[in-house]
Amino acid sequence: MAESRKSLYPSKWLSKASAGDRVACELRMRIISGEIESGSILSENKLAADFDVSRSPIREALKILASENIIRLERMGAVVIGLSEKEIEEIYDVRLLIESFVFERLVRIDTNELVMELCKILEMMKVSIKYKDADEFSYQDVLFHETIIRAANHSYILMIWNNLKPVMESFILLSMRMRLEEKYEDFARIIKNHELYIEAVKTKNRDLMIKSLHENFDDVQGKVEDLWMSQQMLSKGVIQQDEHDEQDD
Amino acid sequence: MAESRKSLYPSKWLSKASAGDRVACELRMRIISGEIESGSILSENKLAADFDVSRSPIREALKILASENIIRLERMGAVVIGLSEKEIEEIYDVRLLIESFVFERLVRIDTNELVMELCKILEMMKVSIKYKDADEFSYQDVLFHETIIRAANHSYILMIWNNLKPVMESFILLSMRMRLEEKYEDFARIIKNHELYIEAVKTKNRDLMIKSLHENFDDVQGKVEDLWMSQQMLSKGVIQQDEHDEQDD
DNA sequence: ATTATAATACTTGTATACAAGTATACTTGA
DNA sequence: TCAAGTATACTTGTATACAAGTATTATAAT
Repeated sequence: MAESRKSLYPSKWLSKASAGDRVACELRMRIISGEIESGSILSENKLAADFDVSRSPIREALKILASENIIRLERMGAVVIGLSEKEIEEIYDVRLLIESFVFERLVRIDTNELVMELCKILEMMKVSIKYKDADEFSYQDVLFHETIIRAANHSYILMIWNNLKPVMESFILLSMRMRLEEKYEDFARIIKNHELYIEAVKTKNRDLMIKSLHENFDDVQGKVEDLWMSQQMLSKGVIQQDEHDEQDD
Repeated sequence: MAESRKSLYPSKWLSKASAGDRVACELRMRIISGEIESGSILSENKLAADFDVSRSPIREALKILASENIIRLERMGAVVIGLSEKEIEEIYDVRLLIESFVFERLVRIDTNELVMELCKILEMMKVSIKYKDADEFSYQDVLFHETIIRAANHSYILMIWNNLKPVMESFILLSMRMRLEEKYEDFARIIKNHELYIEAVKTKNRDLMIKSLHENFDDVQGKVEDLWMSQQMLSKGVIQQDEHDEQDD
């Protein structure tokens, strides 16, 4: 049975990616969206048939997903872990941890250039909302935080970010798409929080940074939980609904 | 040219490992010891010939090392990054970060069982020193910290640890072997610091924990720097000296 | 001598083949 | 009916083959 459904992951982000990366991105989205349920067992051969590629890229994809902690490689097949509320909280723990660490570094260096860059990204985010482009908005949102983290120039913190990023990205992508449909007014608050964040970086105000970060997370975490769960419930229905407008990437 | 030198990585730790893992461990040791210099370019084909395996496990190994940030995968060949002082400091930054985070979690739960486990490991460490087994000591040292981190039951913090662990392990392994030769008295201090750490966990004394952790790191970091550099200089000579007592794993 | 072009040698990514091991199902014997 | 053993089907890890792309080198023309 070959693959011919609409992909969850934005295909234009995969322009230069290998088959392994594509498979990883798509599987990640399906796992995080809940389409592939926690506890399911993925078989290399079956996946190879489904995605219509050989086992090599599948193996690569599974290794990637295992390092991201959303699947577990066992003797027989890969067990899906997925993202429960606990994992989502944990991811935000880590983000808080590393962004706080980074901020401590930033207060000691010149951040003018960084602030400029962040403002640019914020503008992009605003435009994305204006044109209701959830994917682009997500991209810029992730880029915003990555830009801050890169500014600290700390390769091992960046390593942690790189490990976390794909899962974060998928989660944000799904949650932003959902908000666009159901909670459009949320975007204003997200923008506001990012403005506060920039202000904190500019004035090197530690408390303000923590505040904006927390509010941003509480927003994404606490308030969205219910929506998220409903989204997970919905996802299967949504996918099935999309099933007939088949369109390969 | 097939491989036939004494391996830097303890072969008994590889009992059930795949060829890819073996290659990764061995390459990691050579990179961290400085035998393979930063900036070198590794070729899949050449490595496959050197290690006398096919490209598949080599590819796997390179992916692993790239995710650990000690090599960089580029269009043509893998560029060795290695561990300079900066990277070593960064690793300890991250350890401090995650172990502090973990400690905050530990003060809220019952740590009796953990303390027991840590005492056991500490005893093991003492025995290892007594019999001058640097490799076993390193193993237990790494296990000590991993045990603490696991106790926090935080999958994403554990993920970070798992990413960091191989490089840490290699570094500790090399530095403990060196101490055994040149700085035997250091071990007493390391044991002392670990005792303090256990005490901190037992009494949930935040300051004591930070103190012991810092002293442990300053020890490994500051004081060892010069030794480390001399070790890096030495490594090539040492390897060559070992070259003639060939012994496959 | 210098530049443009072509040939070569290496690179990555993917497909496929195979060996060794492990779980599942199917016998066969009591 | 149930236990033990065997066969089968699936698993992972590794080797090998190949296509497409990229750098390097050699050659040829000016």
